[in-house]
Amino acid sequence: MPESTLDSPPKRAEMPAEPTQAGRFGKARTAQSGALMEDYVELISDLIGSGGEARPTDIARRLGVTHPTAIKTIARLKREGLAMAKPYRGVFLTESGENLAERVRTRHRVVVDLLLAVGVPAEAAEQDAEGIEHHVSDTTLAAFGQFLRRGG
Amino acid sequence: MPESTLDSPPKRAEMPAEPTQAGRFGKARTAQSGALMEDYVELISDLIGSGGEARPTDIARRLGVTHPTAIKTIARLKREGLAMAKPYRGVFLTESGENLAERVRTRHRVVVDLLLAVGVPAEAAEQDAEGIEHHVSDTTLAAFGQFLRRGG
DNA sequence: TTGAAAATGTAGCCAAGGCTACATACTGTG
DNA sequence: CACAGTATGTAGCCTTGGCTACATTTTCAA
Repeated sequence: MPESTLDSPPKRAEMPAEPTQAGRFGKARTAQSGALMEDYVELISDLIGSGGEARPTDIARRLGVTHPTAIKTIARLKREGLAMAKPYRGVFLTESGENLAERVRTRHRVVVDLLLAVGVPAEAAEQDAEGIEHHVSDTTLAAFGQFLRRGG
Repeated sequence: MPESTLDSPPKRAEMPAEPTQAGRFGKARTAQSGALMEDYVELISDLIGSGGEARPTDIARRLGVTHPTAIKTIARLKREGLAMAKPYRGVFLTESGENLAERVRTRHRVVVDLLLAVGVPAEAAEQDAEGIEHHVSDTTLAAFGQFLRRGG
């Protein structure tokens, strides 16, 4: 998500007295946590929007993981207030889950469009966007948007 | 690294009979393993190149982690044949480590330049590139290069 | 030269994200 | 209705990437 959203303060102990040029790495790292959540939330939203139900097995298949993995992650989604689910019933998003899904969807679109705009072949654009999007900050996203409006 | 480099076959079991539109996610995911290695290797190469020594404590500080974390990862680097180190002596890269570092460095530069070229502010470009670069395939990298040569 | 400070290393813990193996609930057809 | 087959869920294990706490080396200055 836009880095601004779910980063809990890492409260590191031995941290460098001089945060000279260090921070960028750690940032990219912690941003990685949550990437998975974003994928789940977006997918659940899609499944519900386009079919009706988001079932763990479908989610697992679509993400290319086994179903226990999906179920475990769905549990985390629930813990974090992004989704709701009762045993053997489908999975649903909470309001904040839906909001997140919408932001993620938008960002994904912009990233893909940007890649296409600079000449990346469609297939690679789709694939790489999946990984890239989770690292695109609000600032960068905004710049992408402007570039697209300007150039397109 | 360019996705082409160190991906071991996942040998998944319950995998979907129909890899219909599934695969992209899994790809982005496994590509994530190795991102850390890339950072370490690049940093070690930088430290050696610009100062002389790559010591665990410096590496840790620069990456914003504690030293045991750095040491553990360095051990993995050794296991995977990317680095060499003897206790209490600095860390060095093997030849394949150096090669990887060079590729990573190049890719990093291209990604940053691309971001700048489409109008991302310098600071955001540097920061986001750190996360993005690990997800840029060879194909996309090539497209970025062309765009820069063309437009620049 | 020696001893304190800094660097390095080790052990053990945690959460996330995977997996397999097994158990349980649901569902739809015969 | 019953039961086979599918979907769900649970348990337990693994690796990565973090951390803290503690132990051991090095190094450098007095």
